[in-house]
Order: sequence, then C-alpha cells, then structure tokens
Amino acid sequence: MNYRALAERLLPGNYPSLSTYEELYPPRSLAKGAEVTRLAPSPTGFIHLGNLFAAIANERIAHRSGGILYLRIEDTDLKRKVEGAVEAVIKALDYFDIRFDEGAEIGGDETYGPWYQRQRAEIYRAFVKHLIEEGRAYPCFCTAEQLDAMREEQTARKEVPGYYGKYARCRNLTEEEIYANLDAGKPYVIRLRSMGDPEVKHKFHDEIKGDITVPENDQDIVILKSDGIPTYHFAHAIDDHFMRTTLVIRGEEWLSSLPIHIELFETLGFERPRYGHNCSLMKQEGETRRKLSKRKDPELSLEYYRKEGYFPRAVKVYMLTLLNSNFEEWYLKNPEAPLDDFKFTAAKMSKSGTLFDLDKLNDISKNELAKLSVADMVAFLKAWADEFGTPEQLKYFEDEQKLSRALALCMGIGGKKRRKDLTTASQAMNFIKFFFEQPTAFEEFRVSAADRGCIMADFLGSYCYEDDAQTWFSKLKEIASRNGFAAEMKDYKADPGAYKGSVADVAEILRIATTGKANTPDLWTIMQILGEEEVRARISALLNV
RNA sequence: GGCCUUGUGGUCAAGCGGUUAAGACGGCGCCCUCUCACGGCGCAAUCCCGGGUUCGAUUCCCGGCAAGGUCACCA
Repeated sequence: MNYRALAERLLPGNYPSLSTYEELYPPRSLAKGAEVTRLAPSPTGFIHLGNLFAAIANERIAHRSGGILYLRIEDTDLKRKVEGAVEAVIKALDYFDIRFDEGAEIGGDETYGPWYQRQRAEIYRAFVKHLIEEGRAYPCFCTAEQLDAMREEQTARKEVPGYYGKYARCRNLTEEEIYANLDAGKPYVIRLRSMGDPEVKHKFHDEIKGDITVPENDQDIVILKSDGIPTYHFAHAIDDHFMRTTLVIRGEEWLSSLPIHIELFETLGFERPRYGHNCSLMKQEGETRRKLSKRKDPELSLEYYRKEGYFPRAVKVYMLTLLNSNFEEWYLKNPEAPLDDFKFTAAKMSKSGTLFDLDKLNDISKNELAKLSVADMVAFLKAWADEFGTPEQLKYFEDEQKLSRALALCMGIGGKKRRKDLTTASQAMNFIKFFFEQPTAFEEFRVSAADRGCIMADFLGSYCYEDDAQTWFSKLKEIASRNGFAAEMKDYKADPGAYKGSVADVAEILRIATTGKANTPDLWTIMQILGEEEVRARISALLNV
C-alpha cells in the first residue's frame, strides 16, 4: 500500500512540516515548577457549579505555581455553539476572581493561539496526514447505520462494543477498495489504527487519584470527522501539546478515555501532560446521588447564585473547602488572609464524589457577610438590587443613612458581637424590609387580643423617644407589672402560673406590632431608627383593628 | 454487561497497624438573654461486608457488595 499517495489523495496540498509547528509553538520559558493549565469549555455559554469547581482548581494550580491559565474553546461540534457564550463564560468566572492569562477573547500573547479549535484546522490536518503516511491512520467508509447494526450485534453477543480488531472493517481495506470508495464519492472519516491490547494494563500516576491502572486502548477511534474537523480526543492531543499544557485537571468522566489519549500522545510522539481527574459535584436525588448536570439542574447554574445574591467570595470559599480538604482548617486560622495565600495542591483534592450541601454554603455566606463593613454591604446590596431588585427595594437606597443604620444593627456593628443574620442579598433585603415598609403581615401573637390592646395602649402612653435603652426597658418592665406579667424572667420561670406571661411577651407584642416579626435584632434600636412618629403610627394602626 | 474509579457519623472530612476515631455544617439539649442572632457548654450519630496477615486492623492483602463514571463522526 502506498500510504504517501493515499495521504495526498485524502488531504491534498502542501502542509508545513511537522517541525515547523514545534518551532511555531516552542516550549514556554517559565520558571521551574510553573504549571500551565487550561479551561476548555465548549461554547454553550452555560456554566454551573461543577464547572466552577474545576475552574478554581485549574486557576489556583496555575497561579500558585507562577504559571499560566488559558482559555481554549472546544467548538469542534457546531451543534453546541451559542452566540455570546465565550463572553458569558469569561464574565461568569470573573465574578469569582478567575482570570485568564491567555485565550479566546482575552487578548494578550497570541503565540499559542488561535484559541478556537475551528481556527486550528490546518494543524490538525497536517498531523492527520502525517499519520496516514505512516500507516497509523486510515479512511473509514462505514455508515452510521452500519455502525449501529454492528454495535447491536456486539451487545447481543455480550462483546465489547466498538470499532476495533476484527470489527474494524475498513482497517484492512485494499488499496483498490479504498480508491473505489473514494471515486464513488463516499463520505469517510479518518480513524486511528490502534496498536493497543486492552488485556495489557499499565500503572499510571494521576495527580489526584494517585496510582491507577489503565488498560491499553484498542479502539480505532475517529480522529477526523467527515467534515474535516477533528474529534475531541485528537484536538486534545494536538492542542495541549502545542499550547504546552503541563497539567490537565479535568472531570472524572474523562478517566475512561485516558487510554485513547495515552495512545494518541504516543503515536504522535508528544510528551504527555500530567493529568488529574477530579471527582464531580453530586446531587442527591431520592435514594441515589448523581453528577450535576446542566440539563437537569438549572438551579445549579452560576446565574442562579448570582440572582439569589450569594456573595461571590462565599461561594468560592465553599468550593475551596470541598476542593482541598485542608483548606477549611487553614481558613479557620487565617480568616483575614487573602484566599490566594492558601497553598492549594492537586494532591489534596478529594478522590470521591462530593454532595453539594446548601446548609454549609449558607453558613459560610453568613460568616462572610458578617465580615463586611456597612459601606461594603451597602455596595454589595446596591449592585444586586440594580440588577435583580424590585422597585420598592431600590427605594431603600434613597435614604442611605437609614439604610446604613439598619444594616449596622442587623450586622451587630457597634455592639459587642457581630450578628450573622444575613445570608444572601435577596434574603438581606427581605430581612431589612420592615425598616422601609410598614408591615402588612404579622406573625402570630401568643397573648390574647385584650391583653395586647392594654399593653400597646400602655406603651403608647409612656413611650418617650428620648429614653435611652435602659430607661426604655425599665418602662417595659413597669408595663409588664401593671398588666399582670412578670417583670423579671427569673420570677416568671420560678412560678409561671402566677403571671399571664413575662416581660419577654410584652416585648414580643411590641416587636410584632412594629416589625411584623417575632424575631428581630434589638427593638429599642429599631424604634430609634424608625423614629417616634413611625413607631406610634405602626402601633396605633394595630390598636384600632 | 465490560472496563475504570470510589467506599470513615445525615453532609464535607482528618487519621493510614495500637487514638477516648479530630474538626466543620446540620440535628438535639442547656447556659447567656426582652425575641432572634452571636457566643459558651454538652449530647446523639461513623470506620460497607466476609475472609486472611498480625499479639493487634478503620488502616495492609484477597474476595464480595454498593455507589459513581464511561463505552458516539458530543465534548
């Protein structure tokens, strides 16, 4: 068989010599130990927590080591393309401080580009042509129907499905048969002529999983599709070689195609990057758990968290605690340190699938928001409200002084201890609502309507805006006594039967009357912020019902 | 089904031959307290199963089992 002639027939024309590409994309001059990692999404534009998870790992490893993180777009499948997707990905990741050094739409050094795989067609074809010349790749004319039928037959016989060994029909086509098919204008793909034997297993060091066993590949996989565009596997080998990737951190779902990639790198004569296969983020579904999926779990899109108003740092902290098992301990000791100071390592990444835990995220969110200054909190809420807030909520920002005082109270600023009431922007806006809007719904009172009336009237009679907190509270105790409630909690607890309730119940009535809620921060302060007129109006409104 | 990966409380997990088997979230209880939140204290709850090796296995070996992933001209 004249492979050279076949290659020329299949991919006519003069391609640069292979060494040209080596010179075009030379090894990077980086310090020893610097890792080059990448994110290589297909341009669907949809990013979810699972993608963020892997993105943070790649970003941290690259930048911790003084290396490079780049963005490559895997657009070999046209069906997946969505307009504006690349910008959306960049923006979504930027929100979490993930910045690329190179890549699609990034600008900067273009040496290792282009970053869209469709624009790299010539490179792929040059290498495919080379493989054909070497007899390591061949055209396959099998139709989709034939392949389906074959798969069915294999499955029925309980054999491994696929295009390999004796099933690789086009692998041993004669020269005459090939040219006859070509002359007949039959569409074809280019397949790798695999030399592997799956019975042979090799030890392989995975940066995350440790030593694993990998069988050899024997599938004659498609490397060039009938449209002349490579498949993922082939593009991966070419691109990660010429973009000089040193470490590929990718999802566990790729582990089973590792044999293919190993064979590809070997036949191309490229040095392999190191690999780390990270576990996926899982979701509990009934009895079982499964990998997060973009189709089935829209509530796990990054957009969802932005809309809820999760503080980006909180999401990142949560991801890091899942990603590196020693991060949480470090963070507990260094709550003020920049996240980037943490020594992130692939080796500390979890080997098993992780269930996404909203309770944990919420807890972290509360802690993160509690660290903010009032000004930062206002800025955060404003940014959120501008995009997602209701018109009523936007009005809160008109009286910034009141807003600041309300937030300071809810965050415990000025008091002895910080409060942790606020979880997300939307929750926070809802939490402070009563400062700006008269409550229309009231939580249930525990005291009878008659007693409530007496207490509210009594309060209105003695209320003085100028009273300090202590005076205000001692008046509350007097009201309690006058109306048959215990002034001291201790007295009440000692003999509950002797009273209608305690001063706590008195406070609760006023609290619900002014805020609508049974649980709030300090009531006296709330009244100070609301102002005398508003307090009297709200209580009177309830008195007259 | 084949192959690969993974199995420590409800969740995330440390430990990797001898430990009262850390810690965090969640749950429950108590204290603090005008409510809540914060904080403090405490409780319940875990080594997938079966064989080996060993004086001794959560830790090492073998075998099960379970879960996840993957078997495309998708990535």
